[in-house]
Amino acid sequence: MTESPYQAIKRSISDGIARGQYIPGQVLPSEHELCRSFGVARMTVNRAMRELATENLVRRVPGVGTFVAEPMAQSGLVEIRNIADEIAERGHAHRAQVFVLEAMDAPDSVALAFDLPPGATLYHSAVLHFENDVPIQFEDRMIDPALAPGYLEQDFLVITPAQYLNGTAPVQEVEHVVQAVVPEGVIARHLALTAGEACLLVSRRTWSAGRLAALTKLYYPGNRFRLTGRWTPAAQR
Amino acid sequence: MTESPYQAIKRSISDGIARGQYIPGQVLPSEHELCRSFGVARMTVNRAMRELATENLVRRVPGVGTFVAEPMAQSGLVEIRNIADEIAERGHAHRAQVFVLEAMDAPDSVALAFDLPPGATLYHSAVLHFENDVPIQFEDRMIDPALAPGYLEQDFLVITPAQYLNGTAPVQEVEHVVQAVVPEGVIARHLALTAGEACLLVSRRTWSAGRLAALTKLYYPGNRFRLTGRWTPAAQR
DNA sequence: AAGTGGTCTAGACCACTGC
DNA sequence: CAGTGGTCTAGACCACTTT
Repeated sequence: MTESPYQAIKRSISDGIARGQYIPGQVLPSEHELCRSFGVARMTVNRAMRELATENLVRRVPGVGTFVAEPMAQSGLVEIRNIADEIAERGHAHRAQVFVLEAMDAPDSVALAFDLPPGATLYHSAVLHFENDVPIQFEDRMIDPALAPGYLEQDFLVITPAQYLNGTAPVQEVEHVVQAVVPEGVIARHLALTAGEACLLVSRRTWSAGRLAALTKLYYPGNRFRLTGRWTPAAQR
Repeated sequence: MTESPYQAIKRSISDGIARGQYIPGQVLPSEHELCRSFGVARMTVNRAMRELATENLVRRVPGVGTFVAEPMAQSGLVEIRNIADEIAERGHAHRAQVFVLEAMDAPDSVALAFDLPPGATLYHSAVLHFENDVPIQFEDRMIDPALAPGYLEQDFLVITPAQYLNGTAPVQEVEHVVQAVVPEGVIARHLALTAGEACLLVSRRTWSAGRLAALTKLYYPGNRFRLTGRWTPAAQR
């Protein structure tokens, strides 16, 4: 089973975008040029490019040209995505800055949530994630040391907390609570918010091995980020 | 601007499915027959049917034919919750106030989203929901009249728009986009927001019978509302 | 063998944008 | 004006399934 010409054209373009040979906003070769370089009829090129457009990989402007689409910042509502992967999928650069990585005595209310005795020790981290050097997520985590003993030794510039935890404490259940807040102080400064700008606050509780494993607060700048979820009740095919 | 032939063919078929003239599993006319009945070339019919296939409205089997796709089994995990039910579950009183209930000419961008010709008529409603007399949700909907013909005759003080739509246009697919915004003007006043208070904005697109059925914007006051979701890997995909 | 969809060709006309 | 994408035509060949 070999590849048909229009599929080859699609793959050629999408590979070029994935590899960064074509960058967002850049003009792609016109249909006429692609006809010549691939040696096919224009209808064949047209189908390839039209499908890339419906997949939101490129944007077509009649009379002007075809451009590499700007990827949008968005993440799954229900899935537990890793922010670094999401950013990588958009073809952007991820960078992290670690503000806190420590063991701390849990406040009573937090210890209670973890079903631990008051004054128990928890691990605590605060990491800011950048997409192309723009702050996009501030994450604050409290973690049960029993489920992630090596947490404090991780280098969160290389691996994200979510990646590490996925490896050591496989997720059994997750609860998300999404709120809109206008944050103050440190968080507003870290996310480079203008005064009065709104944030999405995702509070996540993760269970592993039947126990609460982590309490996470994720802050996203409201105007730079969208949470999306899509459901198809019918799984066809 | 009028409708192009391939769009007319798509519309004809999807209308037939929406109206029940074609039932799930039924064979549709072959490309050759459609060429004759519409008086167009086969490539034109092919494009129309191919797009219907990628929209999961029909299923094509090479060498056999094209069939109306089997619709979804009812959801379970996909809860499109009804605000009145949610409030009732909390043991509180629900009340609604209808601000707009009208037929209107769709702006071009909206008509495009619905895959309708520019200037097409859509139904539009704006309803404010109260929980124990505190405003908790402002909903603004645009609806395809073909999928909810009796929409304007409903009494949304008794039944919610979501309830009515669930009955007439069973949901095939839903997309949610959640953002944090600081609204102004009418919406801020309706939700009785203090200055600079944040809102959750849930933009929902609902598909039924293979067509976009409704565009809904749901505004929730940030300090009075939380979106929650719970997830277990076993239930996922 | 007859019918189906999958794909391709080599033209064509159009509306649009930029110069 | 020349260039772009949007759409359409009237054929064609192929692999496949059904009879």
